[in-house]
Amino acid sequence: MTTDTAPKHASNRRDELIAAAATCFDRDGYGAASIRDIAAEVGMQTASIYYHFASKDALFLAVHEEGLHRIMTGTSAAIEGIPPGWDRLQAACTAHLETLLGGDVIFKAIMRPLPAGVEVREKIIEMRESYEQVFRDLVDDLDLPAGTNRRHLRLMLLGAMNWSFTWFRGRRPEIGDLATSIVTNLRVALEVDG
Amino acid sequence: MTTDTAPKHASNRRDELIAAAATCFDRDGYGAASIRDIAAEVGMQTASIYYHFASKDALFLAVHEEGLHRIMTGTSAAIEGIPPGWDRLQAACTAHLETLLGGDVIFKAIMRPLPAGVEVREKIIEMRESYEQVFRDLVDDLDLPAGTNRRHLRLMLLGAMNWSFTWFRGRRPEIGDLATSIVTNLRVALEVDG
DNA sequence: TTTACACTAACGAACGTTCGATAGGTATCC
DNA sequence: GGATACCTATCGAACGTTCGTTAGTGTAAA
Repeated sequence: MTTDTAPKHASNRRDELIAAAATCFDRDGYGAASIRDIAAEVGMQTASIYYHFASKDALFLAVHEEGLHRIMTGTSAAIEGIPPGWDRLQAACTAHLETLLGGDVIFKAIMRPLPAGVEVREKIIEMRESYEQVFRDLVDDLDLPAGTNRRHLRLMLLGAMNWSFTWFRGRRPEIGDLATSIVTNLRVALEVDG
Repeated sequence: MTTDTAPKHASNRRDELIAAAATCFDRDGYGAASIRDIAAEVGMQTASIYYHFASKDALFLAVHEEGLHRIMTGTSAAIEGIPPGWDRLQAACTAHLETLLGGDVIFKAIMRPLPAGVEVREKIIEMRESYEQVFRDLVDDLDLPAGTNRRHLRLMLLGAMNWSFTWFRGRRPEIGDLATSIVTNLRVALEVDG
């Protein structure tokens, strides 16, 4: 049994490949990114990739596993110890945005509309939803005015953040401001003190 | 023989091709969508496409021209006559979302990260910015608390809306609610009465 | 001597694009 | 009104290139 994604002995080249693949998937999209380009990016022969990954699909999945694992870990760590409420949500948004805009292309590569034909589509959607559950919980924990649509609030928040890499060109300092803007714009409206 | 020298022989097949291309670009992304698929979608031979469009790039551009023209026209019409302020912004957001989520794939096809290699990239970016100028004006016209970052507010708004097609699966009735949620969440926070 | 990792070489399929040909329409001139 | 010429829209076939993938081989380390 030679199932892929088997950790075995973590080789550096595997991580290199994931990073290179992320660069190409981000730059060209899944369909237009070629195995040959990815191989060239790490100075490897095309066929050698197939020692590490069973297919282009599997490599695409691995990029998402790596990226989503990292952003999930980072966001979870950032809210640890903060009591439920707006401060906790604010911390999560700041962490999410800093990861997304921090410069590592892997996060831009995974925050895109998924290609239709790809076999691993459902798995990736599942992983994404698992991450978004963090924000679902955060919003559920807020004390909000009666009648507030929490689902819309959560999706609005995620949309505002995830769309940002299509326009964001600034330096790091702006990221914190952006997160603050996004959350406080909502917070002032919806906060229930008492 | 009305106004001659106007070769606007609006052939139906050209519009058909744009619609079919939008379907394929939306489903597969620019790189993975093939000229053959698009041709098959309208029951045409592959080569026949090149009578109407000089290249795949040109077809991609035409899809964006058509889609952006239509969403721009619709949004502009929706805010006509409404005085500057939150009501006007609300109307624009409702129109934008109803167009985006109304079911025509062309709008999903043009609201995506642009592929890198494509030659018409700059032209498309220019057209997009021309449309976003509408929202820039709307936000500039708002009476906001001092210190509010209007740029962040606009990008937050556009992000919340443009990301929605990645998750939206509902029927039309929810669209209006969503637009209302998005705008009022901000409006309550930022409205300056007086 | 086995294992891990990389290589060379090649496969068939699909890609964007170009070509010459053709059937029907329309306007022009004799 | 028949001949001539051009335009429109499509076709089938083919171009050279690139695609994802496979097979088989070499080699340094354990």
